[in-house]
Amino acid sequence: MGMRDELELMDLEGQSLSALAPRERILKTASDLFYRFSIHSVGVDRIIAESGVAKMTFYKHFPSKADLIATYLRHKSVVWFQMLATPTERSGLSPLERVLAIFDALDEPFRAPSFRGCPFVKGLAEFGPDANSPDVQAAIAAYFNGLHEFVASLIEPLALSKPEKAVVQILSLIQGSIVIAQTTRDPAIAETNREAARLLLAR
Amino acid sequence: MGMRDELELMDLEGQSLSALAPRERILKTASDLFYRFSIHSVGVDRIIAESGVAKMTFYKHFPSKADLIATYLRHKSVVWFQMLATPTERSGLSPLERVLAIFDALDEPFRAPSFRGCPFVKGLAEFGPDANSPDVQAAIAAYFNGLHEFVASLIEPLALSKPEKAVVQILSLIQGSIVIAQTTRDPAIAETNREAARLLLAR
DNA sequence: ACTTCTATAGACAGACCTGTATGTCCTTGC
DNA sequence: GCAAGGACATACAGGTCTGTCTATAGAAGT
Repeated sequence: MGMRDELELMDLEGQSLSALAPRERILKTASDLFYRFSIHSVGVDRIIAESGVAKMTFYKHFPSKADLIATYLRHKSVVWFQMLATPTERSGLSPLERVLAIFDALDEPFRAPSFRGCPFVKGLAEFGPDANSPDVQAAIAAYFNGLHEFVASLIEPLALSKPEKAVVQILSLIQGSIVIAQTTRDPAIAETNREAARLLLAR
Repeated sequence: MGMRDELELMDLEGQSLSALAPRERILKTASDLFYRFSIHSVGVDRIIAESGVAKMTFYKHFPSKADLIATYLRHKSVVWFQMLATPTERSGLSPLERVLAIFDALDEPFRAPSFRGCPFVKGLAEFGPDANSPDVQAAIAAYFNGLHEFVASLIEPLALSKPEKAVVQILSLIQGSIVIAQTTRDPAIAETNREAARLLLAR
């Protein structure tokens, strides 16, 4: 019995990556690398090496890199929607507070050292309208459409005179705060834009 | 580097490609391709072919692709600052109107079919903190710092109680509107966010 | 006429990319 | 005990990437 067996057994006990099934190991590794660096600058060889998987196994689970990218974006979409929606669903919140809760949700990721901005803005930067990757582009569009509808559903109970205008303004504040959180060190950005949102909706 | 390069670059905005000197032909071709597609997905071979230049000529003017990328971003920086600043400098504007004029400046590019978002957000998506391209990263950081200072200089005459907070909010609205302009078809986004900015600054 | 500068044309090197092919090992179910 | 399938390791194909090299043609200056 080789040394590899012992290492596998040791890794199995605590560590996150090795405990996962190959498919999840690949996806988690790719997700971290794509988000930290960019999609185009991370090759499948690196993903395969760092996830400790064989090339054949990789291509069995993901027939092409484009498949993996689309899966990565759909996965991130679920994670981000959960992150954004959870604080809005607490009981006892007023309709206005539910909208503002989105900015509470952003506060924690903004402070995380691993924060690298919006995965879908980054995705759009690499797979824009001129790209030729329908699956990837569809995954990105689905996120933005979903976010638009989500914000609209929170704005609607406020019964504003021009709700769609407020939706666009809140969406801009959300996406803008994500960009500015990247480019400044101000830890109060989420709170600052929460106040801005409150001012905008108090009409 | 000097101001001379930047002024030369600005002159080439309207000219036809074949009338330009090789260096400007390369830069204009690269600028179009980098912005339309992305930086990593456009190789130097394509830039060389489409600019109708020899490979040696390319590498004489730009010792590496990273040099070209940094030059591209510095060029775009000059263009974008001019675009954003010009409407704010009209005579007869009140301090508040000067801030809001930024959103007037955004209206035209938002409607242009070739609009593909903020070149620096896109640049940051491909050359973030974990990248190893100091020149490129410096060019991106210079834009964001410059924009921050520019907005701060427009906010300062308003004599608000918390000017830095307003700066961050306006910056978020600017960057957010650029993102949302990409992902929706609403042609009124600039105006909608101009109104949001007015509300925020009128407290 | 002779040198020099600039640009063109294209072969070439070496690295990296995605994706395939060929086997071997190891676990699991029966 | 043993077959089947999942995962491993590795070599390789075919292409693209950045960057270097040689050779040539034309224009400008001396």
